[in-house]
Amino acid sequence: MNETPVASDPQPDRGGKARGAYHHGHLRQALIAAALRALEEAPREALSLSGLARALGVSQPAPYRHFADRDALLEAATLEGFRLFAEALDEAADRATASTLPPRLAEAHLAFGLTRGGLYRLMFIEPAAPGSPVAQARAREFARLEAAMRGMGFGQGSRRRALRFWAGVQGLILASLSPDLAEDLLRLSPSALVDDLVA
Amino acid sequence: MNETPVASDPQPDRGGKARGAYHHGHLRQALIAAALRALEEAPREALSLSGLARALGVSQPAPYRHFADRDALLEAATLEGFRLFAEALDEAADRATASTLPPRLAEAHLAFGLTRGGLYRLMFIEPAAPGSPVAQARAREFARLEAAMRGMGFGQGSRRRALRFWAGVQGLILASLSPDLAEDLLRLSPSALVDDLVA
DNA sequence: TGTACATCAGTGAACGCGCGTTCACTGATGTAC
DNA sequence: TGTACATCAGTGAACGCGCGTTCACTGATGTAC
Repeated sequence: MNETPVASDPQPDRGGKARGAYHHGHLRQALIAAALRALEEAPREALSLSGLARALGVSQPAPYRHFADRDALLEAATLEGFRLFAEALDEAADRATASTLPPRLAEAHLAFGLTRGGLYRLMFIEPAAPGSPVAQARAREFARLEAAMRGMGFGQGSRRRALRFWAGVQGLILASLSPDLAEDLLRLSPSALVDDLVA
Repeated sequence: MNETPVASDPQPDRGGKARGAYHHGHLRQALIAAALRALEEAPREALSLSGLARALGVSQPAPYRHFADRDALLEAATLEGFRLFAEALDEAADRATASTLPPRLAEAHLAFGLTRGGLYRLMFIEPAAPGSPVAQARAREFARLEAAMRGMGFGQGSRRRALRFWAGVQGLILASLSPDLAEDLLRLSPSALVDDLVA
């Protein structure tokens, strides 16, 4: 009957809302989804509650039914980002052996960051309060990487190796936001980039 | 008699301006200097004309005597940043031979970026219009690095080597903006980091 | 050396804007009996 | 099955804020004669 209402955009754009036009129905998920969409390219903090509400055809104060304030929505979107990220990396890990794990992780990490620059920034670059859910998620992902390095046979050097990898990946992703370098980067084959990262 | 008025902050803060209290005297340089100072840590685009004017004890519209608009001031500050950057790298180059040039450049690059995160971002990460002075300055610095790599004996591979280095440095600098990673990064000896970058 | 005047570099007041947020409200939904 | 009512999820209007920017102004400076 109806299309599945799970995190897909609830309505193209113009022209009314999902249900009785008064109750949106699943505004909370729609807001998060819209935020993720906006963060795909949003060069900076151009993400406003008003803007999201407008995009969803809903009144300005509506989001406050679901989130205490702007930061709460941003945090929810960031955590959803980590969910997607973990999903992508788990999938990559399933297709790898212990020795090919780091390059597979690198590919998945790069692919995620390159297609969702704004979100990636929120997840890994913007300052996060120590102990906050975002900080914890970061630590978790770093631990995963370090474990992969250990599994590849670098014992003591694993942490340093992981940091270097981390820095390299973030550099590639962030550099890709400046258009001139991006061109050059993408002209290099992705596998060459990955080789460099895990070398 | 008076302290030298060149790009040092013209007055502590409170309590009046440099000259007759009406004419500031060298507001243009003072604005750029204040912007650079504000950008040392400013996590994001918290840099406002009003804020700078306030910090300098001058009225809000005063900056418009010297800059067409906010972006013009930002660009001026960014270009001043490139001047400082080039200065630091030139100095490092003077102390190096052809074969030790890349690590010396890496050290200087890292030191600059780690102490002036916000400015570095403006210089190298934020999108710049193609052909703009900022984009040109970026290209110039990249060319310098590539030349250094060529001088070290990587022929064809120089460009790729330079890109990898570039990504690594930017990653380290940007990762350092998230406090948890920064700790770990700085615990590693700087020379180890540099070794990794030019390995 | 002294005066007239153009020009420069500031000022205070005001504007419009978009934002985050609060308020009192109202329409829709779900539950108890 | 039908009604009364609590609760949920929206609305429109309004606020205060800081910002970028414009305007007509005025005090200070420098130059021509």
